[in-house]
Amino acid sequence: MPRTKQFCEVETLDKAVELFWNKGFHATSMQDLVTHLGINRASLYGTYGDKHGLFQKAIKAYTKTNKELLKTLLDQEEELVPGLQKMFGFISQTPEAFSTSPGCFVVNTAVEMLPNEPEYKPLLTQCREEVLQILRDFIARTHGAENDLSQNEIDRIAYLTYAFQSGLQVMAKSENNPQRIQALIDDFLKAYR
Amino acid sequence: MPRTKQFCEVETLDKAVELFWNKGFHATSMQDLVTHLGINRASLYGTYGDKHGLFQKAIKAYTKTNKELLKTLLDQEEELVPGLQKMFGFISQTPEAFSTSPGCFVVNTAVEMLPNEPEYKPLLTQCREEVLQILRDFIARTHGAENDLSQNEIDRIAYLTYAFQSGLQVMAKSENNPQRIQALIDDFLKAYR
DNA sequence: TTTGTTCTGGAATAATCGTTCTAAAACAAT
DNA sequence: ATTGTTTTAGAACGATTATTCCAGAACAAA
Repeated sequence: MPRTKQFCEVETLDKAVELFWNKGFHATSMQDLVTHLGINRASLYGTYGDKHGLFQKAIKAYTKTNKELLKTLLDQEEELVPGLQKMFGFISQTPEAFSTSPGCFVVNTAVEMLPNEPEYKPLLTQCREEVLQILRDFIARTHGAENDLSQNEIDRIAYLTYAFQSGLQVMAKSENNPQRIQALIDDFLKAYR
Repeated sequence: MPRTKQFCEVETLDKAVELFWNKGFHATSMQDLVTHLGINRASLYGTYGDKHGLFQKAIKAYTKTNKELLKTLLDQEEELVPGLQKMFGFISQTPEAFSTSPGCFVVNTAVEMLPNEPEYKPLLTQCREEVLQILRDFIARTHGAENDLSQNEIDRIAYLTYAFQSGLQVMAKSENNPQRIQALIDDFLKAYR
């Protein structure tokens, strides 16, 4: 009976991710979304709910693809430091893009929404933990047995790595000199040599 | 001839800092400011200009007091690691406040405004560099001569420290467990022992 | 062909946005 | 006391905000 949807729910959500990722929640208007998503206003509300609902779906979609990318990347690596280098390189490897990069959507949202809109905290915490788990698995596989690390030690290395990655994303936004970012990555990784 | 200002320009600006720092640029309305600053709307525009003008004055005022606080704190310290511990401790030392803390105003603004409003980049870069200079001076004094570090090595240590501090601020926003933040600080500082 | 749902474009809503303005009161200097 | 500026409170501005609603066309299944 029902008329089928004339747009791909996933593809259209990806466009919302793009917009929110670049401009943040508050600076993105529903009119922006209607314009860029290419679907009708009513379809937007009907499919994704209100602005906060759409935004949260966008964060989840971003984290899903981000996790898949990260997992694919790290699964190819057998050694800790080269793997982390590749991961951090996502930012600095494209020199013309690194200073105009929107950074990490989850980091951006944590900074924008916390602590003033605490209802976002559980979602953001969960996104962080999911990425942390991938990092833990990678560290355990490449560095854990070899160096006889406890689970707690692995946890802490993963957490430190994630924290550095967060700082790196922030620095890259206001830093014009790509070499400074590359030196930063090198200096951080020195601790693991 | 002129009637004198009925409010303290500096004190009132501090209230604007407080508001912008907690809520960010976009989520703070002029009405919020009129209400919290306790001065008339016309006085607000007449004294500080429009919203962007006021916001930039707020960032400068924040950085000024922040630099003074940091300098006072580090001038009392004669050793590198204890000094950095004290600096990082500003976040984790108050356990009930750390998760509801607004973080660093400059970091928050860089994440909120870049790369989409690039006119903020010079100001944010300058604020970062001013704090970096204090860090460089501290590192040179406590660790430079002793370990025969070159200026470039000092620069890189300062930059890494600032980047970690940025990541720390972000992590503290979405992390409920203060112990995890303390462990993070400890792990970072291990590299300097 | 009928029925049910979703589509489309756009109007309508009520609220809020940043900003400007009006008009009168307050105050400091001449 | 006059003059000049800033104060105050609040109205007014046009634009934009998020959201809802409408009417009709499009399409898929019964």
